[in-house]
Amino acid sequence: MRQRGSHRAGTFSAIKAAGIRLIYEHGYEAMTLRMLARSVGLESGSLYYHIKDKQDFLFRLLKEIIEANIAALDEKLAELDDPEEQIRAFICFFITHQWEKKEEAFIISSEVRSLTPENYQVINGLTRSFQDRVEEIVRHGVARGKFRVRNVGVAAIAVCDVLSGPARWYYPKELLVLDEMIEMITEMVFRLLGVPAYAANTIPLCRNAASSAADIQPKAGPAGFPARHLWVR
Amino acid sequence: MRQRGSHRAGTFSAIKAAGIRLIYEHGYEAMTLRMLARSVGLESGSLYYHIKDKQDFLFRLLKEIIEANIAALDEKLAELDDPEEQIRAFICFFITHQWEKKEEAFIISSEVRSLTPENYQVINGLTRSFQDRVEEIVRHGVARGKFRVRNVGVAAIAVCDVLSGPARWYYPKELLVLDEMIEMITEMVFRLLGVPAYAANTIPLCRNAASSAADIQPKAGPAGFPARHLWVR
Amino acid sequence: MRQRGSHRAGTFSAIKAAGIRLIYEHGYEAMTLRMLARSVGLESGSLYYHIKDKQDFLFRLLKEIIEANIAALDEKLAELDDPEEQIRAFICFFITHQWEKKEEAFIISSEVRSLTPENYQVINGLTRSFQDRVEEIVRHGVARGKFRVRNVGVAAIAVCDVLSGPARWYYPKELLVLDEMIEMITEMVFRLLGVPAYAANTIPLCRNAASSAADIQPKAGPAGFPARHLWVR
Amino acid sequence: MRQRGSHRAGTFSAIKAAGIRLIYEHGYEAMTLRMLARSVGLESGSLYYHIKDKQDFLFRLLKEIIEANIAALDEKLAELDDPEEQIRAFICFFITHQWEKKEEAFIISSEVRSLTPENYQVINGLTRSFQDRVEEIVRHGVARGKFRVRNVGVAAIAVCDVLSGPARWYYPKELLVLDEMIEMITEMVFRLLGVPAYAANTIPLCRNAASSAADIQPKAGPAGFPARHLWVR
DNA sequence: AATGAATGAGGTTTCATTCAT
DNA sequence: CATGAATGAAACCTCATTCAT
Repeated sequence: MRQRGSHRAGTFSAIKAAGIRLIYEHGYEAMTLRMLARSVGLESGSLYYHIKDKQDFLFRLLKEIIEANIAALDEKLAELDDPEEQIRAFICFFITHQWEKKEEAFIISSEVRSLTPENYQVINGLTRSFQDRVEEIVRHGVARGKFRVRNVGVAAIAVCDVLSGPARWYYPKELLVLDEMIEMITEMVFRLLGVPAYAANTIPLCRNAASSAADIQPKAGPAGFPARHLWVR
Repeated sequence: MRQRGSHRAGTFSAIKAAGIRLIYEHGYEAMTLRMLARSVGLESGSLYYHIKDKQDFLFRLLKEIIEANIAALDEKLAELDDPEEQIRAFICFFITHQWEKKEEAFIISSEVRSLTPENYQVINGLTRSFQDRVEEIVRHGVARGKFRVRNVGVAAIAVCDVLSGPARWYYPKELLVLDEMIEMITEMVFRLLGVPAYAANTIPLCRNAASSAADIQPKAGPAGFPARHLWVR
Repeated sequence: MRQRGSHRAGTFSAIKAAGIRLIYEHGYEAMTLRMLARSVGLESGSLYYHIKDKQDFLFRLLKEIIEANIAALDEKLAELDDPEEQIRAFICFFITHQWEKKEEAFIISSEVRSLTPENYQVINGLTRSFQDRVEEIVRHGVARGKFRVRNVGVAAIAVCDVLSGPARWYYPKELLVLDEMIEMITEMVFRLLGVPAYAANTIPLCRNAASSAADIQPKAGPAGFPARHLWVR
Repeated sequence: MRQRGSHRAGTFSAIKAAGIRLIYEHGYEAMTLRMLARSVGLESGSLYYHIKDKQDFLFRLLKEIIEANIAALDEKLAELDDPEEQIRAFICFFITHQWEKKEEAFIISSEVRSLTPENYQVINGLTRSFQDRVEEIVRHGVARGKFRVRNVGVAAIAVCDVLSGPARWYYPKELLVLDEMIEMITEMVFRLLGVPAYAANTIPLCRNAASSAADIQPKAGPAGFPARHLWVR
């Protein structure tokens, strides 16, 4: 039972937070509105004072998350002009964000398929901004002779793929702290983009390379259930 | 309408093929057994002559696909010893496969979340083989001084991320033919792995780098519907 | 058609009443939830606001009926000490109850087979109380030299068999009014239990013994259908 | 898989035997034709070479059982004229039959409710013969001054109720061997019928009456499942 | 006779959604 | 705002029955 005095805004925030967690754990289709309602102390009928319907809820959730991300990213990139610095900032933001808001990062990539065509178009438009920004940076870097790639579009995709890995994989936090992660990914991305300084002069990090691989394990989800979103390729 | 007494094997193959397509388009949860049955000309109850239940169908589908992949991959790798050649073979196999069997490639990574815990464990075990093979190759290459990476596990993941991109992105086929694609990805992967020869001596391919980016567009799905599985990050 | 928002308790009572009637007429397996819902003016899905599932509904129905019976019986027996009086009270209660609540009396003995093993155990436990009470009384009577039987358990069963006959047979009400019925059964039971006073000094009741037999006929059930639960041995 | 050479008659017998067992264990509604077919080594479609349909199968099963019973009974009663002897013979036949063919005895009383109205009428007609025979004997005995009852019809029913008890109760065979059982029931029935000689001069059988009651226990059915037909009043 | 593949009706159950209270 | 009771569509699944082979 909700406490008295919970205002519309507060309840809605709680619903969104619960929605993110539940969609992350079960997927949009498998999450029922009863589950959602119960986890904020409401009956399912009462949800309709806060959301229009299930689809609209997903749409707004994804939209808000992505818009916030774009705003945050643009703030980081705002005063940088050098492509290398921009890529660094981009990687730092991206990886950190996935580290901190794993659920959000996961659902915005996995639940688009559940949008209606119209809603999909809107979200897709927003989401292209990220892709566009990377392309822009890469093109910029190529133009200045800092990066060397065969195809800007394909390279941008590859960069995004590497960056979004952590949303799909679990890295054991004890082994790989955030800073190391960013460092490793930065190196790989710069290499991939053909930045000469990073070419082949790596010193293996911390421990023997052969052993750490085995440490990357899927983490169990709630209630002994495997976290359902593990990328298992 | 299908005849009484038609052949089991044929019908089951049709069901599997339709299942792959429908899961690819709508997702497992959103695909109904009515849809599946209708698309092979059966009533929904008739499916149960061929499948145990919906969950079991997904399980067998994923299992068969992955086992076939593993077998095909092992055949390709069988007689190669040099890590560089192995990576090349791996990339070639992987990208070609995604090009040719996009649907299969997509669902084995996206529908694992819909498996029951027990089935998930089985599929997860199989699927780790792929990851393990890449790690093995990378470790091998590092040992021979051919690759230079900070962390074998993380590098293997990055390689897999780059390779599996095409399962999530649409590359316009007119622009990027398969061979070019393989070449570009191979180069990026070798760079990422620190192979000296690939470091920074790229000659841009065919056309002007700035324009090709715009060509990478989502493709429309069936019936004017956007293909719902686009990776939209 | 039932209104939205009508009262829970009332609806559930209606469902139970309809359930008793339908199970009595068709049997639990043959009663569909659609039938049950329709007969209280609901859609079948709406039942699930009141019941957990079909099995659970049967379980609660039987449990409630039996518990009410036990409570009612114990009230009747409460202040009696003499075994003869107790048997009289028992017979009176039992026969009257079957006369008034034929459906309930029938289903608690005929539908146990449809319970899951766990539910069966619970109901069986409750239901043994009745049997136990009869045994107790008989044993008590034997100890005081009022009854003479070869085997208490077997006699108790025979008594129960005679008593529960009316739940399986139709006695034409015009012929045999309740009080006569009780009297006749009481006499037979006391004879069966070896009470000397009842041994062989019967005066035939009211009418000629030869003719009344033909009066015992199956009664037609609803819609010209024979009541399906007639005991037909 | 059936052996070669199984003839129509043999297969049909096997189906009937399996049907009796399965209906006894699960009930007619809960027995599926697949179960029935499998338990005689057939596929369900093949049953239709031997039965018309499920309802007709039940009908013929019950009919055959009852007709055989009537024939057997009439043979026993054929040369007896004394009502006391006839009752004795009846009891002996009835109890022995239930002891030996428990399944048959059970289903002919419990599955009538699953017959269509038309089939029910037929079976009901047959089954009345038993009841009629008891009434005839009782009336005969009353006329000769051997029995004394208030109402022939009610007494006949009570006798039948006592007799059919063993089809619903489990008597532990170790404790109560068939002969003892018959003896006890005969005594109770004669008492109930007012035969002076049996009135109140019983000597408790074998063991102390107070203890044997507890020995009458429900027996577990197949696979740890409680035998589903236990009479649990 | 037997089988395997199919039908089609219908069963139980779930769930987004509505609305009187 | 919130709830509890309801709808109604549709989901998964079962099963008696049919029929080409």
